[in-house]
Amino acid sequence: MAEIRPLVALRGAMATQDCNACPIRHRAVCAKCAGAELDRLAAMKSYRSWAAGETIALEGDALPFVGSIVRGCATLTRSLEDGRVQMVGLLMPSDFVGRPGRTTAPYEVTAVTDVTLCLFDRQRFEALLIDAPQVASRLLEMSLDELDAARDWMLLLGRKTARERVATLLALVLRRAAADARPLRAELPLGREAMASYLGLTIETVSRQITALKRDDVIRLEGGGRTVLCDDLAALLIEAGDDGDGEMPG
Amino acid sequence: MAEIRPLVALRGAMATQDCNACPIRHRAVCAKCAGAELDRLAAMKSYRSWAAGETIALEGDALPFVGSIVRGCATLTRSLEDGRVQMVGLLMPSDFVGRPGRTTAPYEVTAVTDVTLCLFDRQRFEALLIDAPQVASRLLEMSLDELDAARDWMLLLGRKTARERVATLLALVLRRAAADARPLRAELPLGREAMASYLGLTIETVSRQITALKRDDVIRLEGGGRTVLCDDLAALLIEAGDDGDGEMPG
DNA sequence: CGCGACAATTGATCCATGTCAATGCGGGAT
DNA sequence: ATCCCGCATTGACATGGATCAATTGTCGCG
Repeated sequence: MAEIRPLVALRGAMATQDCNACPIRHRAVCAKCAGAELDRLAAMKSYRSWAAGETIALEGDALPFVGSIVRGCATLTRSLEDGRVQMVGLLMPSDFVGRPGRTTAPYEVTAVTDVTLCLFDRQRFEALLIDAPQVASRLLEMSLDELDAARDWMLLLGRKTARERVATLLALVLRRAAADARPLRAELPLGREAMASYLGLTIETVSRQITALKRDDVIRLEGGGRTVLCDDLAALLIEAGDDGDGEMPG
Repeated sequence: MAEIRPLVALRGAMATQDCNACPIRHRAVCAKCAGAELDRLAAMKSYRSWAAGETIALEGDALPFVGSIVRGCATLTRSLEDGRVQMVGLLMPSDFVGRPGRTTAPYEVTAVTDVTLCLFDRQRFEALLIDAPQVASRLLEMSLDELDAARDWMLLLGRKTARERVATLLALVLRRAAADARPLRAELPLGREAMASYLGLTIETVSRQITALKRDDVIRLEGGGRTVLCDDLAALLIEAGDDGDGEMPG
């Protein structure tokens, strides 16, 4: 039950079928599409890119499209008036951006790395949803996965210690980035500030906990702290505080 | 943007049309249904009740139905091995329980008050989803509302102080329970323990913060701390730390 | 009316994490 | 090479909330 889920975002996790309407594999929305829907999707799409650090949409901004991430990594954040910020979603390739039926972004969307989005015209996408039940059901499935991931994250934010939080995030990144190689190795897409924002901690605490995990031989670092190595994922998962029965993805 | 959202749960918020397949108004799934779908929904439904405190489903349990809450209040909780518990959802009448396409509950479901559920046979409900796009789209809409609410809650859990958390919850309860009367008055459906579980705090801290809000004349209590009164919702919302621009529901 | 059970409050203390401040490190430009 | 500049690390200290423990309050029941 304590499966470490995909990071919090609308994410097309298990789709096996690539979408040939999009040259780059983003299996998100179109995983279940047949010919006619694929043609319609292809007709309404366009691409756009943002550089690392750029804002894709501000909280409350009009967001005239929906789309999915083709390349790079973006975040959703919500903030309080006095400047406190909490990341509420981390979007990776194949994740969905935007929401059918709503024209404004309820949170700020920011490019962490260089990002390319495959955009669908909102209105035409909504029209497609009405008469393409496969697309709608795929989107529902993705939303529900996303909801489960958000709830896991609520457990982390509400009850886990700083060490557990950091271990959870590192385990997550290691699992997705390097599910095959030994030792596990991953370059962190997020800097310390983004990690802190994600984990509900401060930069300093994240740094200290990473140092502590290194000192305790749970992880190793390379490349100035931007690459994580782990010889014993089980040990890291224990630090993460979840049950040991987490399922390996893929 | 800092609208105080419905509590975290699959909740049919804005539906105006009651579902006449269900005598008691639960507008959740069937808000957009026409005659044929309503008949099918009616054919697959049944009712079941649980007493306050009873467990409806354990984490990992088979959950052979989906349904919606007709009466009462239930919670979703996730927990860590050592017993730490975090509430990840609070379900009120018209909220949806369970997930199409999954047979086990990923979290524990507990009745807070006496609860009555309107149950739909899972398989028949899933079949209905396939050829009733209105139902599927309604469910998608509900899931996305739910996701937004979960993300608001992540902001609370990650960044708000204890006082802000308590104020946020009280504001939420006051808004829904007593949107009309002055002064605002609501009987708390949750005891201190459930509130603490929801807010990522301990019972003692919740109690202290309620006392402090009372001392500072932001709220008043009646009935042994189980009923909250508030003369100045704006003041309470300021304590909650959100933007002042929260929209009033209804 | 008093008793018991349970929930809520209050108090005293501790500790994990935040805060403020200084130092270290690595990569890019010149 | 060297100088920056941004990011990460480390240190010293403050504090909000947790923890442990006791008390009060409320409701139901005899």
